[in-house]
Amino acid sequence: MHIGGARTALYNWLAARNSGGTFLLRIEDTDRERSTQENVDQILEALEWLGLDFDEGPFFQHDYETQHRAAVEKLLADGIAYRDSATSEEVRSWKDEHGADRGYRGTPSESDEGAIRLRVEDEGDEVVHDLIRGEIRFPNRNLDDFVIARADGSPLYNLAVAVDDHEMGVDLVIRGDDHISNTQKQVKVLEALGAGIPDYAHAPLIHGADGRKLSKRENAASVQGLRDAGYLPEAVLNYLALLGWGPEDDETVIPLPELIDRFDPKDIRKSSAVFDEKKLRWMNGRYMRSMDADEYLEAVARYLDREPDERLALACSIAQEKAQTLDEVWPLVAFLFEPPVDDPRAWRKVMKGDAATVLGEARDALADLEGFGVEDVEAALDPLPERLGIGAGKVYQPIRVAISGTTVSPGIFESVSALGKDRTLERIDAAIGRIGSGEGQEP
RNA sequence: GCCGCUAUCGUCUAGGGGUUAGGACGCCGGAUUCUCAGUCCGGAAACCGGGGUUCGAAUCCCCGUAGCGGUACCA
Repeated sequence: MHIGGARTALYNWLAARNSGGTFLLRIEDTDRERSTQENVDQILEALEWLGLDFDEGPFFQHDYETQHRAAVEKLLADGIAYRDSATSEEVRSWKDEHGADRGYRGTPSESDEGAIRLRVEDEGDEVVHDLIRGEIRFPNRNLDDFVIARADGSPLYNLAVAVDDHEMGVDLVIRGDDHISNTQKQVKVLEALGAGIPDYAHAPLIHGADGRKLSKRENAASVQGLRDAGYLPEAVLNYLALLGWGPEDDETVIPLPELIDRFDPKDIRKSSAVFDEKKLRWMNGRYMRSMDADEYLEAVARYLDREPDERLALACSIAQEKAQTLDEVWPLVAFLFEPPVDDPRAWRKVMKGDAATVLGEARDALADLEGFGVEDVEAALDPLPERLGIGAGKVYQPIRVAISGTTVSPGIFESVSALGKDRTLERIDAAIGRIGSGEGQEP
């Protein structure tokens, strides 16, 4: 599901939750063939992951086809709609003849051939009331007698939407502003049917960094892509809510309950926004760090598809303050589950000079320990730099590379403690041996 | 072409007739001398252009310009 659609869903959901209304999930597709199961499943999957539960639905527009056809019949019978046998070429040449600012006016045909059009007046304006933009005026003169149903009687989008908004009792429509010009048509259908007009709120579109429409190819452009990249649904929701809507006080990290409380469709921004993954990352980090241990473990386990056992819990406890996304957790703690990675660059950079001596000292300090908690390890290693008369980095980096293979890991005391005494000593010994053999040294 | 929407730091935005134009992300610098990250402190960085209205305009109005959307027997 595209993040633009997800944000629209979120705004509708927030508005419903905020006002005690109902959140309807409607799949807007009049064509049964087009709303493939795959697309629908994707939408449902995305909404479930985000936690946007709908009260009713999903509805499909083709579920309402009977009502759509009845509405068309009624408009035909009332003389507001008519059959027009003109082909699209004929319509085009009519427009060439009458000027580009003149909406097409057809002639009712005697036969029951041809598309069904809604008659549009020449005078006056259609005024659409938008919660965000106020009154939007469309001169009737510019609007075609638009097609509401195909020659075979099957309904078209603008008819269908209007009819089922009415049938479903929709009183607030929040959607993308690419629908602004459709709204005048839907309002005309509703008026012709003698139905009430819902409130409309058109939210701006989300664009990519290049200012153009966000491509569906971009991984980050879909909810599933964000999930797979290791973002939390809470952070995505928070970020999306703020992309086009902002509270007066500039608060940026707003948990969902507060979001519901503060959301008002009137405050949605008018101009389009650019999706900025860097800010999402930052926000995701905030949410990652604020989770309690159980939540964190559960989220990580689900993401990695592992058992949330004690080892993983331990790993989580040392990674939590560092990882910005779920995706970053594993590289930080993999050394607890697997042998150290082989990173020649890290090795060359750190395992030089008197690294072997330092490792030997560290080994001896750790070998005597009874307990192996973080405090025990710290008490053993902390005096080393001073005793050896070298910088702390010269002591800790070799240990880090010895146990993890890389120069980047969680805190050294935490890492050593989590790895456990046996494996730590084993890996330090192996590293000393490898240095002694000259392997990995500069030529 | 025609119709419509929009325009504040690079990005998300707050504000809105008289402000040092505020915050957040990112960026740069400093601190926390175990890496990375985090955290804290500091810095650079904006009202699209032109006309009005007004004592005063980034703010209101008009005109440009640009971006976006629509202009289907698509949705």
